[in-house]
Amino acid sequence: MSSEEDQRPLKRITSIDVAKRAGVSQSTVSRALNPNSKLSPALREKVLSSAKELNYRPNAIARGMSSRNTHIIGLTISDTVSSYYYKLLKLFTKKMHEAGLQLMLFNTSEHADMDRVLDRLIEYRVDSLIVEGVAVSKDFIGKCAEQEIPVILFGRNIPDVKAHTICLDDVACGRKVARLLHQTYAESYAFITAKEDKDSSRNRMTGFSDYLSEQGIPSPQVEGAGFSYEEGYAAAIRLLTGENPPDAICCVTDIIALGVMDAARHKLGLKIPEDLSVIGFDNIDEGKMDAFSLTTVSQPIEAMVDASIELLKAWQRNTPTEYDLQLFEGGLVLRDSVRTLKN
Amino acid sequence: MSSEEDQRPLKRITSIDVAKRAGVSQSTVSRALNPNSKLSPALREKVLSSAKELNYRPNAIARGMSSRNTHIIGLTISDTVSSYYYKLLKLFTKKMHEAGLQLMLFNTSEHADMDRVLDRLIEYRVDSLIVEGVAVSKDFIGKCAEQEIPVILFGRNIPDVKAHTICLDDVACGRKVARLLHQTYAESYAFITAKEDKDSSRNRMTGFSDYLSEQGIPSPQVEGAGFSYEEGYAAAIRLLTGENPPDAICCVTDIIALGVMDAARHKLGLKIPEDLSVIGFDNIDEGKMDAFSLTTVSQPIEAMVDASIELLKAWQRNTPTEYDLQLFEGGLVLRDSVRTLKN
DNA sequence: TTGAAAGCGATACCAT
DNA sequence: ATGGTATCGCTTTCAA
Repeated sequence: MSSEEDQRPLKRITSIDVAKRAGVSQSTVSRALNPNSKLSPALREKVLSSAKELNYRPNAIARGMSSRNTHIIGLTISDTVSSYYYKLLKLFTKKMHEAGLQLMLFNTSEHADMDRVLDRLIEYRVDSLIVEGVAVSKDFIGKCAEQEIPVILFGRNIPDVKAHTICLDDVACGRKVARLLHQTYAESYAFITAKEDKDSSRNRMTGFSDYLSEQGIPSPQVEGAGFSYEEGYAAAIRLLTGENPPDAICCVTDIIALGVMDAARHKLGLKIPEDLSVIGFDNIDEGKMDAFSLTTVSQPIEAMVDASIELLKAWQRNTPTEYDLQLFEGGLVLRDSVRTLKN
Repeated sequence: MSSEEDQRPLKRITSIDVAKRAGVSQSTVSRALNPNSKLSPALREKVLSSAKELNYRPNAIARGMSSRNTHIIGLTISDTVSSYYYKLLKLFTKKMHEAGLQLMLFNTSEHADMDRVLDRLIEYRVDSLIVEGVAVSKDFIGKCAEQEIPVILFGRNIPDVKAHTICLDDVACGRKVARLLHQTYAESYAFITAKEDKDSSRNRMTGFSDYLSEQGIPSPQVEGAGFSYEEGYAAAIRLLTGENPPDAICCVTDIIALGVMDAARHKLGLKIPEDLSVIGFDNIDEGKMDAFSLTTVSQPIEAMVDASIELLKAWQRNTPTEYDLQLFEGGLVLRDSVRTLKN
């Protein structure tokens, strides 16, 4: 629009500029901007209006340095590609914005050097860290704790971990799923678990198996797969072409379940749910599609994210010492990949 | 493990500690860590080893403050939920790590207050900004430019925007798609575009229509949809139950195409590709699934991300003045949602 | 080449 | 309640 070219870097307004304009000290400007600081309403008003006139934006980096509180929250991003994680990220970003926090991403893809990730976390002085997915070891979390980086373990339940855990009640959900399958005439059960994950996956399977054994039903066949469509696909073929093909498969994750459904239908020519019931976990968007209409267990992710944010906000003041475990109830989402209920 | 509780906050090692240990000045430590600074190899060696012994991690926040270079790259996260964006995010995070940059997320969901987003961008002194998706207006990008935040517009081509654009050659891809459909016996064409996007979508459609008109084929019917499965679904129903149902539909996005396929098959009982050819853009993972096997146009996202990183690295030193446009060639991914080629 | 000292832009402690 | 000043941990002149 304008024909002038900006030669020199634009000078950013600082709190000193605001102080001069308002005729107060620079410390007063700082106080005016911080709601917790006491200041006469009149002065605060004055400072705030000068700040607005000058279009002043405080320097969060400088604030972080002097207050030792960056308001930056780290989040590790895992390898599992699914719209579920994007949704989570979006939710976190949005709610953090509202809470005055900023999300910074850290790469933890397979074979990533976790020590370097820790270095980065420290270098950027993240106030806390959210760990989602399975890309992260208990050992790594322990190192974070040593470095006094409080961590929230999201969506995965590792026993005795030095982190606050926010997770689905996996055992209870496993039971629910088994009950549903049992109520819908399943005869031979299988469970596809995730090789990478010994915790939440195991809990889901535990609930699943426990319910079955309580009903006097033989233990389910178990297959291991990675968290992917392709591995679910392959696992399904192993199960369904094996000696004792199941007529009900519970998958530890929706993305695996989609692979199972496609293998069953398009590779093996089975009908779902007539020949095979399939059920997953997470309630990802893809499962809603007509092509799948996957019955699944939904996570109350909004409530889980809210709980995380509350925790982060609490941590902003006082460093945490004891870690807690918050379990959330999952809900059955009935669609068409499981035979209909007995009435 | 250990029974001692940490009472006081752990003291972080600073460059002064390293300086003392190495018996040099603090400025020398700074130089030793910065490869561009000149320093006798012997001294550098000495400093580096002391740093390692003390397990020193430089404070990126302090560095950002004094050097006015935070190495933080902002990225706006849009509303469109798709595994494609997660994949992109993962790639960016990984490659930025390698380049010594950190990704910070900014929320630009619908009806977000973009002025507040800009404030945050400035407050955290991001070195540059990557804008992906459609959540961002030309006006907003202009404001960023005013604030001297260099921006990369990724995956969308807005004319005369004050940003460096990294994008698919949408027009050329549109032509390719039209040609494929034409070669595979299509008779009546439709194009489903995105209402929110007047730029890349239009270019894709332009290429598509141009090819058809060059072949003397009547213009395609055009439907508008949002970037979602559901809207694609609805648009397909409108088209296919209309007066002149097409036998080939090009969708501006894969996610829309999946909705179209499901509507055609599960709602209207059509066979794909026998009754209807469907083609999309982006090559998202979901399209690979057997349930869809969607023919599509793939973006060379790795090359596009690499190009972005190169740009960011170049920008780290010298502020950019002129903006450029980098177009990337898309490739046809032939699967089963389009009738087979004439031999 | 290296060291000393001056910022960077806030917060926080100590006075008043 | 407000102002003055030290401080956070670096980078970057400026001297030597």
